[in-house]
Amino acid sequence: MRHRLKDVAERAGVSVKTVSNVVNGYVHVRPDTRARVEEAIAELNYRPNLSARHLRKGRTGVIALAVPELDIPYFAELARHVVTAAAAYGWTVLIDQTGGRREQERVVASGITDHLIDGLIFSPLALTAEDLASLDGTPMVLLGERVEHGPADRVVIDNVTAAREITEHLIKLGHRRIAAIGSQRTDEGASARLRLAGYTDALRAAGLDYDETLVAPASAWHRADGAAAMRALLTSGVRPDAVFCFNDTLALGALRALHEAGLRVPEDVAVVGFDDIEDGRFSIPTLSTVAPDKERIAQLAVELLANRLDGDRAAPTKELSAPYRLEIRESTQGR
Amino acid sequence: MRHRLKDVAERAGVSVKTVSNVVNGYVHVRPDTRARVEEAIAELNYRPNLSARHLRKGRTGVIALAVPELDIPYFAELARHVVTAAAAYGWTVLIDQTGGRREQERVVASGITDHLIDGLIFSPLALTAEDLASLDGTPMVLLGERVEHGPADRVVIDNVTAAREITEHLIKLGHRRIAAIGSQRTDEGASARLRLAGYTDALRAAGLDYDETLVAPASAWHRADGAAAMRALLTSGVRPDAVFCFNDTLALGALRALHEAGLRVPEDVAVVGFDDIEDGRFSIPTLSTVAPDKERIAQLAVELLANRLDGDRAAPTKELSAPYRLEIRESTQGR
DNA sequence: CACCGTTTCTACAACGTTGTAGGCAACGTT
DNA sequence: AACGTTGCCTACAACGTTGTAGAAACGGTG
Repeated sequence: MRHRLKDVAERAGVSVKTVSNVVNGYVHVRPDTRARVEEAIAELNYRPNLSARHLRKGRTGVIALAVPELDIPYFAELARHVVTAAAAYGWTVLIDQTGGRREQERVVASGITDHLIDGLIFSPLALTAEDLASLDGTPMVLLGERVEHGPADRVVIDNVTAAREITEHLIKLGHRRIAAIGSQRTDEGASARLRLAGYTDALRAAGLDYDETLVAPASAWHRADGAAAMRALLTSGVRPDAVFCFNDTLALGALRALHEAGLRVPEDVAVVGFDDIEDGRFSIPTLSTVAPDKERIAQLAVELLANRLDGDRAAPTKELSAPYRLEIRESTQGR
Repeated sequence: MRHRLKDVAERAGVSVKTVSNVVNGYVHVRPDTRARVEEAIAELNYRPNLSARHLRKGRTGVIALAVPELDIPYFAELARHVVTAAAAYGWTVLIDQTGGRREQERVVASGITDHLIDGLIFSPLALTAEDLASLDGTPMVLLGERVEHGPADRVVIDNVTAAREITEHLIKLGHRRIAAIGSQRTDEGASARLRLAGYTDALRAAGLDYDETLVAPASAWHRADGAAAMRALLTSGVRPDAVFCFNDTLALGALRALHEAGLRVPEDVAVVGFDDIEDGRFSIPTLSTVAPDKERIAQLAVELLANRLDGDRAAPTKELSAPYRLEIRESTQGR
């Protein structure tokens, strides 16, 4: 039931190549021939075989976006923007979930997607620069700062400055015992390290002591981890008057734990997050946060990939920075 | 820098086909030949060209999942389960966002994905049975009930009964003026219609009047729509003592609007949702909801697709039902 | 009218893979 | 010694597409 160029050609009484020319918009085809071919195409409901086209042309028109987890809203929102940005280039986006596991990330980066996609936009959690260096070929754009001085183009935001600014916001409101939730071992998360650096920068600049007991680790950054970390802080006896959570889902979990402990936000404890996911605009209270320009991040990533595909693949790697802004909402207001 | 079977063959001193046989695990290859070939494969870091393989075999090993929006958490969570379930069959999942727009859905269902994927798991919003009937070939499994008596296998949950049960839960708690948020024109959303039917069934069975002014429409089912619908209900003067929102994001928006109006949940107004997304387990208050077994839905969908691919493509279409349960949390408790 | 450039179309080969058919040894059986 | 069987391997063709080369028809120019 599926037709090929040959079927269309026979029906229209022309050669296979002429049909191919019509399909590809080649100019030198007589109008009446073109019409006949188009009619045959319509009658047979012909659509080209992308695998064959790819085999011949070396391009698939498909790029992949690999993220740790789709049900972390930040990545889902980012995915939507990447799909939109890629559409402008006529690309379809294959979305891949790595689970943040190094093995799976390696497979995605090098294996399964091979020869099926033209390029890859990759948000790695566990992958090392070495893993990436061992890859041949497939053009790639990295998101975030897990892999430094990597062998690929990258889009980042200035995590350190953003984290400093949101912490300064808390300090300006009069908070003095500011906790941080989401720290990780250095080899796990570069984002965590950078955001922690911004946090300590702000404290230092304001003449506040860095108190290690106020910093709570969180290996994953889900709501449950944020709630657990907040509970741990509260039961440990330290009484913060504000909390900087390294992402919004952690913050939403923290809000929940504070609520369960009978503490009011922001009156008793102010809370800020990072990412500006949609939930934070409707949570109770709404969440103050750092809002990276996800649309811009997606655009830049797609653009870098396009340049790499069309241009010099051996050109030196580029690193572009996307803007962000502070989004101040109820969880820090009214004090 | 990318090698082909031919390169491996030359290096190992065998024919191209022998390398192919090694790659595909064909039994009749002498151990030492096999070893030589494998060594060459490793040295050249050879990986097969999937497009060529597909062209030859007619299979890609890729299936697509098309959903309206990834940043609706329900779909993101579902996507994760589908990816997991598909992995058991060695399939990669290409995730596609349709935006719920009919044109885009048609494109996805028939066009771009063509010849690139073996099959499609599809959660349509706007597509009609006609649109689907016009498709040739690609095996497909539908999720949800937008397209009835469609030309494809389908996985559903019993929306009517589930909606009735969650409404009965509210009635049992003593609520008498139960609002509904999320109704839609019949041609837009079958889920809306079925959930509304379950709601009215429950009212009727309890001898409660159906009050049209208590039913608020919502064309999309996002948080913002839920908040707007709730505000509209409140300002219209009707004073519900409970609200059944047709999905969780609507409910989270409604929670927000109630909070802004100074009403307590569940003391003043009880709220229930539908979908059991993760947000609802951490919201303030946590959200009572209908919890469809998303893992099972994904499994069934993948299974149906596998059967369709391996078996008789002309066999009569099947419809499977996935289980659900009520998840009672704070937004209806304590009354 | 001979010539040349342009337009329109076609035949062929190639992209990298695998199914089919078959060849050649080596072995066991008669 | 002749024969069939099995194990191992190779040559060839084909999947559906498009780039290249070139043929045929056409129009304009000297």
